[in-house]
Amino acid sequence: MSYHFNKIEEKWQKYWAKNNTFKAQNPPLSGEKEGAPKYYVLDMFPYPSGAGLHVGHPLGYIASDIYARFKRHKGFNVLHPQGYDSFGLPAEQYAIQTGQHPAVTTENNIARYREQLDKIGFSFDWSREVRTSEPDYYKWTQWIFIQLFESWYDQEAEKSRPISELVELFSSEGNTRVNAACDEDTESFSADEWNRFSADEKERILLKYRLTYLAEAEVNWCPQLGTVLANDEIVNGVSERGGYPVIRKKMTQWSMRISAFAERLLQDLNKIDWTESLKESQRNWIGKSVGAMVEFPILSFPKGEEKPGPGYMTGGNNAHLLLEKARENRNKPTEAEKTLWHNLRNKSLGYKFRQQHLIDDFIVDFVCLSKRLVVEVDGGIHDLQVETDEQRTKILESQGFKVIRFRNEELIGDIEAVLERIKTNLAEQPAIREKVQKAPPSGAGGIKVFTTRPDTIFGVTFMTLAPEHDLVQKITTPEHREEVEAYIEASAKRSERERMADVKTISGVFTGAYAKHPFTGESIPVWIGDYVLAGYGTGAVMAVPCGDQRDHDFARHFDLPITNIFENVDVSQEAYAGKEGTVIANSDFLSGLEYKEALNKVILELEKTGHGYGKTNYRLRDAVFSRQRYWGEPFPVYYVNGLPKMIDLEHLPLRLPEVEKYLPTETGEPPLGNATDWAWDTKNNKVVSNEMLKKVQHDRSNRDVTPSAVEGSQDNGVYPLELNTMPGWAGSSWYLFRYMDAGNPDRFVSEEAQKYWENVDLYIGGSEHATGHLLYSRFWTKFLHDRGWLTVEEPFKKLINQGMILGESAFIKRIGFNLAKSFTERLTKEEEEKYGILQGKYEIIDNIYFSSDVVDILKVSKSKPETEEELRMEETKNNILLPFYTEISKDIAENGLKNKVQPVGFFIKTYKTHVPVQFVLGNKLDIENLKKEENIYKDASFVKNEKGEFLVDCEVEKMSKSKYNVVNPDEICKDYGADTLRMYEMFLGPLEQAKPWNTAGITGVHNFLKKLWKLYHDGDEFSVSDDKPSAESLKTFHKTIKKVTEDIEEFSFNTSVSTFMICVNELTAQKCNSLEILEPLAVLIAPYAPHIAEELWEKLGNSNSVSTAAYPEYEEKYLVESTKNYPVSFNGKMRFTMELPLDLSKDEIEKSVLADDRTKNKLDGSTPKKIIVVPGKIVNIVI
RNA sequence: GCGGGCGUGGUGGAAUUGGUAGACACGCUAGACUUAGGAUCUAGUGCCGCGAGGUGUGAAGGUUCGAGUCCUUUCGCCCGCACCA
Repeated sequence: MSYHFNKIEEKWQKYWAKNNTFKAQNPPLSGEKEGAPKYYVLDMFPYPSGAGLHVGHPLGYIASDIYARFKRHKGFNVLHPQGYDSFGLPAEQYAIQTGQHPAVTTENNIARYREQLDKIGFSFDWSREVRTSEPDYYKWTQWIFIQLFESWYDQEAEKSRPISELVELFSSEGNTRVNAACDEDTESFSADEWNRFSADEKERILLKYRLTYLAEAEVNWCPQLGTVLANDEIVNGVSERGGYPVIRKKMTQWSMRISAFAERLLQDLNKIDWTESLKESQRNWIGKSVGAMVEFPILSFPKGEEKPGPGYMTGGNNAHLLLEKARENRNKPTEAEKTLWHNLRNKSLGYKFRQQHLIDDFIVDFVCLSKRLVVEVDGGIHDLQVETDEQRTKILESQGFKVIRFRNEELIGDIEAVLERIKTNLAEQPAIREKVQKAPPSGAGGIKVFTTRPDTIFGVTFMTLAPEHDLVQKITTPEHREEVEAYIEASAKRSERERMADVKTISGVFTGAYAKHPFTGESIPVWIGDYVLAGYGTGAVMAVPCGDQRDHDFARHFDLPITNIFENVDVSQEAYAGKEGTVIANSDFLSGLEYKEALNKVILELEKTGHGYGKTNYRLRDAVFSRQRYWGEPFPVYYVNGLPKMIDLEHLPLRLPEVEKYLPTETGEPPLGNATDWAWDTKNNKVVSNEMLKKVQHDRSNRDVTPSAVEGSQDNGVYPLELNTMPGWAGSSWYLFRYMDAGNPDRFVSEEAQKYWENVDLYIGGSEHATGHLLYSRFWTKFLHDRGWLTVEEPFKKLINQGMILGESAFIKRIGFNLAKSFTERLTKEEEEKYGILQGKYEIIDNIYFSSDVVDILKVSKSKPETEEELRMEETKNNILLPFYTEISKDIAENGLKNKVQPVGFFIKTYKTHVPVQFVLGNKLDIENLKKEENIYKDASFVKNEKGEFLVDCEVEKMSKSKYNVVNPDEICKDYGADTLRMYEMFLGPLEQAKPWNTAGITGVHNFLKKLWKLYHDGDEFSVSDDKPSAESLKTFHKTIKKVTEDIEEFSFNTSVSTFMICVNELTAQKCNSLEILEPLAVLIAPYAPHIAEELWEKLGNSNSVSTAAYPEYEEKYLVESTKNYPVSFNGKMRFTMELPLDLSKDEIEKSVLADDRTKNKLDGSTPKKIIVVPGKIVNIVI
């Protein structure tokens, strides 16, 4: 009986579906699964595109499926679900073109995907399928959004907390001491002020703290797509999708405060098992850099007003800097400080303590304000401050504070004693009322810069601001205004792309303003230049031409001074960016110091003088969360008085409205602006018609106009809904948790289910999501963890990126020719013009294609054919081309061209076109079928080579419809079977590596499966014997178990397929037919080729699915050998092998080797210098 | 420029702690069989050489009894980030 894979595969796919074979159990576990450990294997769910799957898509799914099946055999309760990331652009674009509702397109595409997936025999638990575009799913996406809105980030505790707690803090102490992630422009206020604010004012302030917030921000606007894009959706300055240009634009948008999580996202990379390259991508994206924030006071103001005196920047003005410094310190406490804080916080000793608190010009480590007790810890990272400590104490005491000090060792050594002393002091101090200290507004009067090289501060010779910098308008002097305005306008016009493409052109203008060097007091000119990015750091740089190449270039271009502050380094030609091993010079108190010393010293000095502080900066920006699209999750948001309000959970999901057109409205609103029913009735909690809105609200762009502001209007409780939708990554950021408890109507995932499944043990998908999906998903997981909805902080424990499968494109060639006067001479331009032909252009011969080797012959053009071979080639060329030439020359016969120019030669150019790969076998084209199936080639002629073949050119490219190189897995399944496809995809090479697909090679794997089938059959009959297997077969089999198991565990699927091949080859040679081997062999191979394994398993007399069988155990005893075939090398080169018993001692081995004739022959009478014997391994003789 | 990764036959790729380089497969060559097929089987196949033998993992050097593997230098390719201060 031969191997009828189609029948077998259909049979088992039906069986699995009918019996729910791969359904994962949620706790409490019962039956066979009782007590089984869990394992969660997840694939990145696909976006169901209209093109369907090609053979590249299932690669990762096959790998994860093999692993999932393997884990089931090993006794795990395996969760292996699949679903669809079904919101997205293509369905919407299709809707715009055809009017077909995206939901319909999506549904159709999903059906096709499912059909294709089912044919490959995956062991997905489809009962848990999720679709991000289903209201039951996006209800919870909306819910998570609301939770983000209802949360703020406590940087002290490093976690997200409910916004209600922040409100409480504000009303008791204002915002000056709260260390929360917030907008940069947040102003400080006291508790009294807060309590006096109106409800709307409070809301506006809270928006600056919420983890998702509405703010006017510079966004990446893509006019062609009509939407904003997140940073990770832009590649090289153009949109990732479509490649359209992107410009900067100010818009009010929802954003996600992911920047608050930067440090955690960075640190926790160390906890997860991802590839180094991927972690590196994330690290790059987060872009942490450590340095200092420095403020340069502005010296000269326009109109000559406010001429600042020498004491312009005084202590009082620096308070905001110190406050920021205090925040920094709180974020990186020393071990000792942590320990102490742990014991002081939350009124542990009966009184409220504060950490890193600002008192006048000092930051103290801990203070109990009500008892006026300061607790200082010496040593650790703040030990540079030691010299000023005495002075501090004096000043603090003069203000009525008592200061007690501890050393690190005391804290770590005996915390109890320390606490005891603090308690005693607390008891002794009289209680007073806390005094609220108000910080001055941030950014008062200076240019703040971030620098990673504060040690080079004495090398500053000018400053540069980004053209968009806020201060530019304020500081530009009248004489320079015109020039500055012109420059700003010019640089605003340049798209991001242009700016990037042209990094070499140096441009900038002087503002006329000067800043004051914080240490030397010198005046420093302030310039603007577009090499400074508004979006990074503060949008301003202190320019150190001697230490930074860009600053150097700028200085040289505008003839600005270049001060050298490095000892023994020449900076006249280029900047010196090295750090280690250089000594700073010309730098006052930094002179003579090396990089590290100088860095520490200057930061200390900056902090002491209040001109700056040590600071860590991140490149990671908050993520824009609004998209001007239809096919996405609607925001559960309506607006009252221009302020966003959330719809209660019980009224979710807020369903997408129907619209007539999927394009933006005429007034430029997002597509949802076309909806006629898109207003929220807060009294009845439902979506109602826009008619219900007050007139003034119809203009939704005018969010700030309140109904009450319009005379005569009354608030009927109906408000406009948000018109934007969420981006693609919203739904995919948490889907892994939904699978754990899909369909739960009460929670996004139940506590029990999440606690049991925890997070994903193995995640497989493409590397294109390195900075998008994977970062956002980590962010949401951390957030949900902080707020107590998840027990885990990371979504994916282990992650593997499968490599892309590339397609082999085939090209067929046409030629264009240009005739020549002789073998070496072309027609001149003049001649071509005169005769009115060809015009220097190559005349393409349409509809005639040439076998690629024929073209190669045609192309050869010798200056003058000398050999007969060359002459023959030229003749061939003429013979082929002359008819076309004659054809063309008819038209020009009147010009008498023929008489004047003899077409003795042709210059040839080839033109290649993609030809569908399904008509190519190897590199030969199946012309007949091509003509039959592809209309455009119906009447084409094909010029074959001498052997009568038509050869194509092949090239490896990404698989895509437009390149006609897509290989459809359905076709492969039909022709070779799913098991063959699965094994072949694995056999192609290492999972993570990109590799070209080559259908021709599939026969090797297919033949292997046939051989496997044959092992269980005698002729046409199924036949397996009860005979004991031979020792040899047992050895073969156990060797295979060992290797395959190791390989699966290391995700080295390609080598395990080889191992199976070797095993079956050997068993076949051994004529092994024994049940004792063939039965467990079927289990061993089941993860790879499940259909054939099930069929054989059933034929062996089993009634349940092979997937329930235990994985075969490898036994060492079958592999024990008594002899070893020793390789004998001379000077490290292997010459021959020698069979020797394994129990021989070193000396005995040496003796036997030396006694061998081949050794004697090699030695040729001489004595070996040295003999190395590694028992069980090798013998090496040194001559 | 910075960071990560990779260079092995005609092709995809194997090679454990440094221990027989090229497993397995495609392709190719020759042969067998045959109611001609995209079938099956046998043998061969890194390169040079009839052979003995020599040579060989991008290149050069080093460590070692022994290097595809470790170290140094260098060349090439791929990926990520990028006027990031």
